[in-house]
Amino acid sequence: MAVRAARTGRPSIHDVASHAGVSAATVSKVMHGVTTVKPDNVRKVYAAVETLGYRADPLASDLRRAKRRIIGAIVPEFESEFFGSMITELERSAEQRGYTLVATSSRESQDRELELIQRMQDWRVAGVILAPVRDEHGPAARFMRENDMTGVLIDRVLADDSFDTVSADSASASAGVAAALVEKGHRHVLVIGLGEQAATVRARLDGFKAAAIELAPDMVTDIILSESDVGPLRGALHDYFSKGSRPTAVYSLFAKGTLVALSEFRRRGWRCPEDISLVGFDDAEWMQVTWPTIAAVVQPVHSIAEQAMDVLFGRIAGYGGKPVASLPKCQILMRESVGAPRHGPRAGEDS
Amino acid sequence: MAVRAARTGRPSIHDVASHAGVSAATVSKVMHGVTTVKPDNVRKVYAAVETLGYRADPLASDLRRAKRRIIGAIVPEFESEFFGSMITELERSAEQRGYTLVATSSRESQDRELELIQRMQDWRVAGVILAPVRDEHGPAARFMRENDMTGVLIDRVLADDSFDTVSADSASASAGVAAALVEKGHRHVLVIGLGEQAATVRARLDGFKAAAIELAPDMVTDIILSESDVGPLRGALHDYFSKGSRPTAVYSLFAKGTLVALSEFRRRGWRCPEDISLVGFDDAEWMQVTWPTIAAVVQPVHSIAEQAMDVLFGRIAGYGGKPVASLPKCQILMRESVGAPRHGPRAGEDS
DNA sequence: CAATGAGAAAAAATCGATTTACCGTGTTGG
DNA sequence: CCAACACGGTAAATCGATTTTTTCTCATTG
Repeated sequence: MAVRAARTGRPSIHDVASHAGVSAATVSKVMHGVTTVKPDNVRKVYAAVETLGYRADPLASDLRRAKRRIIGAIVPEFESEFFGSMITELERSAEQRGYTLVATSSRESQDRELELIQRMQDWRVAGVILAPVRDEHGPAARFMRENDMTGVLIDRVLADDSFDTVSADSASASAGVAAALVEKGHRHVLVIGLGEQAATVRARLDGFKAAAIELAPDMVTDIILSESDVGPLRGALHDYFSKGSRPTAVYSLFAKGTLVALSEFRRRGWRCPEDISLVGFDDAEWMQVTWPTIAAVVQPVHSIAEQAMDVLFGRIAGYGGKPVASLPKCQILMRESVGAPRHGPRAGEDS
Repeated sequence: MAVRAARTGRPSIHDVASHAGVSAATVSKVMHGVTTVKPDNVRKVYAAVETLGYRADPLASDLRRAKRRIIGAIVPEFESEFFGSMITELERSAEQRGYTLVATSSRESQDRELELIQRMQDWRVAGVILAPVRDEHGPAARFMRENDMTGVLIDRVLADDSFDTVSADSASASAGVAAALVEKGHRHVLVIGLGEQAATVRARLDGFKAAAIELAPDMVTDIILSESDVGPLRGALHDYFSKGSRPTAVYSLFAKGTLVALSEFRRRGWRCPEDISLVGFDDAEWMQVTWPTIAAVVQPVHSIAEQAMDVLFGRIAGYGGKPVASLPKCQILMRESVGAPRHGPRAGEDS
């Protein structure tokens, strides 16, 4: 008779072994489908597993293993739809390959990001998916490089020659936005962004400007880049309008900026798109049910996650070769918040 | 000279030990601040730790330990602001106590929820925070009870005599909504909800009805409860209005319902709040920047997380006693989407 | 002076798996 | 006929920590 371990209350592999009258090694083999075990023993082991309700302890098994079956994920925040669904996709993909995803949030802090990547190394995870706070040159990324951890950088990154990267093709998406705005007749657009997200913000900006000038040489593009937080951006946006600037459209390079812009419109009593048009990076569920529906650039979350995991597991499997840079395409949803410009929003009001 | 382990490339406690000229046990003691180590050895150990860059492997240390310093969390989805910030708070709280939070999503599936809770037990986590898909009677909760895992149920749960529970006081919040609507002059309200979230939906519904009848005996409350998914709700809502029902306000008992209602309004070209008022459970960032701003019941995410973790760690520390049920209060933000009713929305249009 | 005890550290057991080394037995080939 | 080899298994080593047990060294005491 097997005796269940007293300490944890759960049967160990040795309990199964003695119950089945074989050694622990044999049990391990059966559990892994090794074919060199006599059918009779296989049956006995399965029977013992069944009656004892045995399930392997992943910690113990990973300890002995060279590579742990854990993938770490670090994202800047859990609160947004974008990173929420990103984690969902990453989790799904990891589990599909028999790994466990441990998701953490850097809370938009580079210090914390560094701590987290270190903790990931403490855990000796098989690989890491890092969505850096700022870009591929942050402290966490450096740590990864110095300790050559296997990992893939996503989202706020550009192609890099020491990391595999996957991020939405924001440049071409921005070009698409520019094309759409030009086509509607806009010739004066304000672009807002967060400066600290240097990597992608520049790509998005350049993509927009290049396409705009190409398609409409007379296009005027104003730019407001706030350094770190949305607070300053809010202020800068307010000042910008208060000085009398009257673009016919606003293009926000990141999700929160869209909210900031909307909030500023509301404060001034401007109607969208009658008084001013709006497009933003990142789609959200609410954008298609409010008045007006908000035009948005939809990032290919599923593709980003899938490709990142593909590359990551390739590296885990030992595949060498140069870093790859993947740029899945975005989709642009031109909704009601974008219209043809009038002569400009009525001027004169100020708060 | 100490030799770094060849396999992982990282120094183990034995490397530190031999480098410092002491035993592994002594290193362990120093790392845990045990005071019975000679100052001289303490110094040597610290020096070795420093030069080797030693950091303990949490898996190895947890394996030996009775209780692992891991807290499992299971939520129905990662995509919403509510659960996103819930995870953020839980993670913060766990780390503050030296534990690691492993967050997972049941993706609104009870089957998966069961799988996840089993996996948590495989990991032998110290405790679990479970936000069940439906209520405290699901398969995951049963599994927890049967294997007496230590854990706390949150959000979609009522007080229970076999579990500690923490959830927003939806009944009193609903009463507050009723009071506000009555005060504005509403006498015909439609309440929409998801039937499968039996636990809290009933509490929210009853809280509303009781307060409504108490404050305005002539109040007419219509109710649409969809079984499982938002799809059927969308249809039911459409049918309801198509039959000519004209409540002056809609109260949605859950976040997605608010979007569904808005979307139906939009489809019919109804203005909010001129034609119909709207309040919903759960606040979101966008609700205060759109037209109109959407009134919402704000759940005390921080309190829920904090209280749940307090109770959980109490249990982990071995505190016995009866299950506790915590009901932190909600806040009601009455915004522009709620106005005084006219004679009712203009009738006659139908899609 | 031998016995006792305290203090500190080393040695060994442990956690629960995987992996390696080795051991019979029977078969095959040179 | 004996070495080589495949087969099926088991014992033991291992992963990297913690915890228990043992050992050793002094200092104290009857």
